Amino acid sequence: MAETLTTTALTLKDIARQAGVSLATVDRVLHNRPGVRPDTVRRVKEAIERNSFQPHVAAAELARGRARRFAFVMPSGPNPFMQQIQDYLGEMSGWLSSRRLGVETVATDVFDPSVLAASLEGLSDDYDGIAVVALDHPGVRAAIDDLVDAGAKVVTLVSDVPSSRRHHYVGIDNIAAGRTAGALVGRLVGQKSGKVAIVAGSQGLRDHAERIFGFNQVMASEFPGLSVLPVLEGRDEDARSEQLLARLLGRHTDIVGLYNVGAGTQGVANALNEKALSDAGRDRQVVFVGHDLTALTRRLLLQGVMHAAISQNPGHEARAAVRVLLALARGEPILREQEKIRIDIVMRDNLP
Amino acid sequence: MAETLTTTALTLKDIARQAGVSLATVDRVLHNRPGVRPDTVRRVKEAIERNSFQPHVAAAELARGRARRFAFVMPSGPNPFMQQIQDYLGEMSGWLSSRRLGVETVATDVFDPSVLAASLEGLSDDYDGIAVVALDHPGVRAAIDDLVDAGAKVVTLVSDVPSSRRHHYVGIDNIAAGRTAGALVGRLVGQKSGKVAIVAGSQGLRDHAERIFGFNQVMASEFPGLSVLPVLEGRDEDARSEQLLARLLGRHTDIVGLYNVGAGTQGVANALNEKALSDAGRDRQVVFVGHDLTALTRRLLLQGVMHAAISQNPGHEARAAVRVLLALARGEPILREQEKIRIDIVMRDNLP
DNA sequence: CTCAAAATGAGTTGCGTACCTCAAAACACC
DNA sequence: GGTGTTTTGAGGTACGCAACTCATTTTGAG
Repeated sequence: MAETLTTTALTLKDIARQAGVSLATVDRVLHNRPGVRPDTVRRVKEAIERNSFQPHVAAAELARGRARRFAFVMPSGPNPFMQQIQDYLGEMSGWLSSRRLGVETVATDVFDPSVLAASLEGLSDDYDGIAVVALDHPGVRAAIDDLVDAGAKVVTLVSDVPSSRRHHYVGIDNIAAGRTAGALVGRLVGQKSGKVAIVAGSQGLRDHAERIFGFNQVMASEFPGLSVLPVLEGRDEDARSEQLLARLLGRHTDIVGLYNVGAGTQGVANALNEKALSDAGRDRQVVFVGHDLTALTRRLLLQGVMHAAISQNPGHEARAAVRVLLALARGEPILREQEKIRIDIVMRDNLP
Repeated sequence: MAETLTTTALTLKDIARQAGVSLATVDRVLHNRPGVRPDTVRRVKEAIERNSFQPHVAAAELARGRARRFAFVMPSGPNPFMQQIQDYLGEMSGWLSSRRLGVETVATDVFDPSVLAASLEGLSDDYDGIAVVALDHPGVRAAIDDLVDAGAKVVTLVSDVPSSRRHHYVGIDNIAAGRTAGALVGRLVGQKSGKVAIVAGSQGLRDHAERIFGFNQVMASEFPGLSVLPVLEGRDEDARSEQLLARLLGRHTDIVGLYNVGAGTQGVANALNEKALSDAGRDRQVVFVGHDLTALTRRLLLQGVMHAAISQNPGHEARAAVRVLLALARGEPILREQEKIRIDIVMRDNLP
């Protein structure tokens, strides 16, 4: 009836006895210290295996004594999503300090490779782990690799640099996000055929490019009745996005769907509202899908202007980054499933 | 540039010095032991506040020494969702044992109130915390309250008993889930009008009833073009669900949407497939929204038979339950945002 | 003022590990 | 067999807190 999943009360002393060696030797094996014959190493490791011994993390943490410091390198400027991540880090302060963890944020211009690389250099002297919102650029990659070489644990946050030797990436799969957006636009448009517009910040940004790629993939393969118009590059600015989109909506009266890849959401909404006014009465509402859950997108969802938002949970992202850095620093395994950032579809009725 | 969120290195000794008392007194205050004048209590608490002192959890855990044991009271029988939760608990075994936590599962008939209550009785002698998939019934409520009175920490899992004194509920908001299902069916049906069918296990089950409630709410207020047919009670059985639904589909040729509230998914899919065959060619596909991500629903989504699944992440649920029980046992605060179980919308293109 | 009760101080022990030192034993090599 | 080197044992200290004992001081009631 009751199935035991875990029962452990063994200590290092027990392992030492079983392996027929002293505590000191077990310690040497456990921490890869030199001066142990290969044969003895094997015996000790076997004893550990046999009992599936796990060092008591609390004891280890206490004995090691050293407080750990992590740095979060984030964009300067008023990006609400990044602000939310920092807010959640603040909310964790109790959790952090009761584990003697120090978390500090370093604001920098993450869009300038040389500035970002410069910010990263030397961080390994002061911090055990670094989480960085990274631009995918050779200079940045080199800076990350340098940190890793210097012994720091590095995770990329939100935006990845897959070619670097970072230990982990905490963020969503942007191609899948784009595919999801495509599926939503296609399904929500329904039977109608027509054109679909895309507004992005820039196709030079890795995450935007990946989202567009995924979006086009789905539109081409599953919704042949919808044709995708060339991407508008609004640079994540409201004014520019509004202007470009308004012009496009004027030229193409048969636009039935819109995918906003990045920010500039207010501008997009303005352009759509103008069109809605001039179309008044006719059933011509454009299906609008965008990213991230902010005060603005929340309002637009409630108003019915926006139909769905693809969101990544900033709280989860912040916590996952800290947990991953901590596990890496301790040499513990990472619960990959737990730390995976999911793509959430948010519509009016499941607004969290 | 660098903003410090946390810096702590204080120990109890420092607090004692600041408050002008001895370590023993601080200890008495911290653990609500008797024999301290109210005024002294205040002084000590102020010193703790002032420094926002947090005891070092590792040290506390080590000093307390006692291993903790948690019980998971789960349905016997082959429920795949519950099986997934147990699987994830198994995957955590390393994490658990390195913290000297024992987790055991107790299988019982959670649908029989007296059997469930009997299983719960006496558990508090052996376990520090209990997670239970609970039926909402007076007998069960009493059993839960008894456990709480006996000093055990209790969380309800997946299904809540809000009237009990359980410390926490780990699971989704089922009314919101139903609302989400309603919004999905309504939006995915698109412009068409017609009828919508509901297949549930039983309206007597709290979670099913809540989901139906939420679903109807949205349909009534937002999709007046769609009329909801009376609920079919398939008892979560494939054969019965198929039979009932097939008959309904025969009687009403204008069914455009279907909400499957519980299990019996294979039966529902069978009935839909039959209809699809007889409707061949005509654009009459029924929008099908259901719950949970299993091997079957995953296949149906990929085949395009099912359009969306509302899912709760069983891994998250298992981990959250353990973390909450641990925090409760340690007297730590619970990170509510972290432990909240989200409602995931899964469509073909964001299948995890 | 006296005396018991209440409050407090001072101290100890132990939790399981990390990290260190020093001496003893085993080994390899000539 | 002697030498030097490598491997191993034994033991200690520290980490911060929980939980306890016992002596001492303070307090309040009579």
